[in-house]
Amino acid sequence: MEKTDAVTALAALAQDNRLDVYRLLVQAGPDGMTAGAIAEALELAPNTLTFHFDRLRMAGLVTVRREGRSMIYAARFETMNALVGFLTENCCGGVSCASAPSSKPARKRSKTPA
Amino acid sequence: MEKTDAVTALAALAQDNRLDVYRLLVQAGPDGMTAGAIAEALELAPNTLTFHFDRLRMAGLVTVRREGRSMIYAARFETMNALVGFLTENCCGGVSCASAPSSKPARKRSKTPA
DNA sequence: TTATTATTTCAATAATCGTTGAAATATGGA
DNA sequence: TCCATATTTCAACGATTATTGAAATAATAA
Repeated sequence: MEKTDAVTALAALAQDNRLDVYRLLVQAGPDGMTAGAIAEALELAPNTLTFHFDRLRMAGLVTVRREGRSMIYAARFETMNALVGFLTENCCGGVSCASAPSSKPARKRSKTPA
Repeated sequence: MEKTDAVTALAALAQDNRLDVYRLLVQAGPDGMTAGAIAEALELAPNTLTFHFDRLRMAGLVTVRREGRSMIYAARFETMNALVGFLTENCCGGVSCASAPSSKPARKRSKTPA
């Protein structure tokens, strides 16, 4: 991942509501969630949400697809992987960054790919 | 690491010049660098730099100490560790985030704990 | 003391951000 | 077709951001 992409991704995550949106989508898994469901879960106005989705999408952190009248947003895990990779490679002292994750596997999803 | 601290740290890193400053300090290691040396290396005005140092310091990403007339800034690796931990625990699908770092260990430091 | 170096503080500025309300668009159903 | 649902677009707004120039502060040297 390039530095500019890292800055974009960091900026996309560096906001309360957007981080909430992203975390919710991570929990939702590859199937994603409709914009409406997210709006309801986080109590955000749909137009505000569109603004935040745009930022996340520009950063490559989420994808959208239409299904009927709904827009379904889903997390793009590759980008988060790349971001964490960038941080551990460029921003750690080579000491202990990115050691073992402490606990809480973020929610079991059972059909674990690869 | 709490969510609010994560947002603060992400915001601190989500800016070109600040990310440069932080990366430079990571390279410099625990001894740190004087504000002046950083200003020269990155070609930034000293007052602009003070502004960015403040953001990084508030986020717990750097420390300062005075030495003679100089202020010496140094990276706080713990915070970056905590941030990467937060991202891998909360923002990954439990799939493959925080796998093996690809290469470039950013500078050998030899006394590897835990 | 006065001068010099290193850095911060302050006020001003343009630019960007996050939110809102109203209107527009897209899809599906009656 | 007309209507309801789901989401986006647009224009506004106050708040925050990054940068600049000028002045202040801190430490040292002459």
